[in-house]
Amino acid sequence: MAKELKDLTKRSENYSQWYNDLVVKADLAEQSAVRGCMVIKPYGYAIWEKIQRQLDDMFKATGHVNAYFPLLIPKSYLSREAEHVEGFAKECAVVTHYRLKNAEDGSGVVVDPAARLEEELIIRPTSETIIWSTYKNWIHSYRDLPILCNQWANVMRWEMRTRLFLRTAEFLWQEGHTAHATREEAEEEAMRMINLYGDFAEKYMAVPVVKGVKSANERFAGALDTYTIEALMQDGKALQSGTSHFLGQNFAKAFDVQYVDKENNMQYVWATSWGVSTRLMGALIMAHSDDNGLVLPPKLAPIQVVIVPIYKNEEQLKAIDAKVEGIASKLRSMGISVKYDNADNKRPGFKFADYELKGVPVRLVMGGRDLENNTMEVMRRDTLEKETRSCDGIEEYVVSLLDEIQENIYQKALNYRNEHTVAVDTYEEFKAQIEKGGFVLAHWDGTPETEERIKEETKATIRCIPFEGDTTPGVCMVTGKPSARRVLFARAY
RNA sequence: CGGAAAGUAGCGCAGUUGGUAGCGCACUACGUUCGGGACGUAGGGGUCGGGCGUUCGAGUCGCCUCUUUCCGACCA
Repeated sequence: MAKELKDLTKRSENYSQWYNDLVVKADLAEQSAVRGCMVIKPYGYAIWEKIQRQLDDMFKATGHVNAYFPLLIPKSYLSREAEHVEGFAKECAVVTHYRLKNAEDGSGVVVDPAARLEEELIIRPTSETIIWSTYKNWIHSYRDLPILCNQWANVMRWEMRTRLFLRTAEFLWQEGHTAHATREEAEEEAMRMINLYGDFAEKYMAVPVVKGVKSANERFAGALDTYTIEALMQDGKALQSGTSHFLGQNFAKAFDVQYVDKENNMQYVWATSWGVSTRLMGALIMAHSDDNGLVLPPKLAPIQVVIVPIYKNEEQLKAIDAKVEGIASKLRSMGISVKYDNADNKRPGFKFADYELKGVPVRLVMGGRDLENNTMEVMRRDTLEKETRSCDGIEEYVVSLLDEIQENIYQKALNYRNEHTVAVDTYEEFKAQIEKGGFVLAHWDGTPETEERIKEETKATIRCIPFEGDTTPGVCMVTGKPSARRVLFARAY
């Protein structure tokens, strides 16, 4: 098993396969027997919990509160907003009956035809409709606004093709749904949240992202504007990692949500929605991992420090246990999550490889020699460098090392992205560059037709029109028509 | 939903012209080991994805079906 496991995580020519093996071998998740669904295993879920907790704190700090809305949405709700239903209709799971019965021929249970629902229920692909049908009852006056709700939930989209974490039929996410009195306020909110996502990606996930606005083609179904954070994976493909939508008054009008303003006029409410999902874990894995397995940023690692003893006999282990206990508890008191793995059913070498595969940022090793010398071996996962240090003050050193690792893997990812972001001026250059992977900045005339043509000919899409960066005008690389600024292209997941 | 490949022990696979279902890892017990994925000895574990057919006899041949993976189209 051990050798095989190592071979399987070696990066193959097929990046998807490598990624898939890594997810499975690192004990994060596996394919479920249920079509397109995923079992998130405890270690993988622990990472999700870290992500969840951090985001939740950030939401609370910006005035948001959590709520929960139903899983099932009456079919008629979905059709209230025309573009919205257009966007999601093709991938909805539908509940049609509410009862089973024993088959008359004894072959098992069958759906009871008598228990057909009068109106079918959709398993939520997203919750705008059920939430706005609820908000109608919550909003009457300008005094009821704004509503800043978030929900942590699962949703289901019957995708044609699924990949662990990146696109599963069922996935976990958070979706924020806010209601505002004015257009400006809603636009600010949508922008606030995309910035929050960007901060989270960069500061916690150590994944650099390009923030920007989606082109009309790539916009969320029912939105006036979709803001996005786009990350670049190590195989040169882009990953849309979070989105925030300015929904205008579309849903308010579809669900007739109006309030009375200070002048006693009826007004439609302005809306936003925003979400990130377990896809973030895909981004985390693909952005940092190497051939030894996962590389987790310390701020999201369920285990930040693992301590492995090396011993010849029981007495020696006891001595090491006693010594390590002090170090581990001091680290814990400093807010570090520590695992002391003195299980004697695995040999040290196996543990080393296993925790590397799982992406634990720092490994401390104490053996007989160290015990005598009052030292420990310190290994950092990002560079795989080892050094032997005195146990005195090692806790402070580990804390600063974790910060350094966090910063280093961000820098590494940033350098990778910068090296793989190029500006081109001609369509020929563009085609050649897209083949190599990475982000390509190019001029575009702003029309959906040109965008569509580029997509068909090169499989590249406009990831976003960046908020920042070079804003000098030019001419479209395809049509020669005027272009306001360069936009970001890539092949994407 | 199209194209390709694959389903045999928990995992990875072999199984020739049809003839007693195997290997490696993992697992169990004991012993020796333990500073980078240990070794020895002895064990346990299978409706060969499912169905129908051909045959004295099917993991192997034929037809049907289900599932998974990869590549496309679609999407967070």
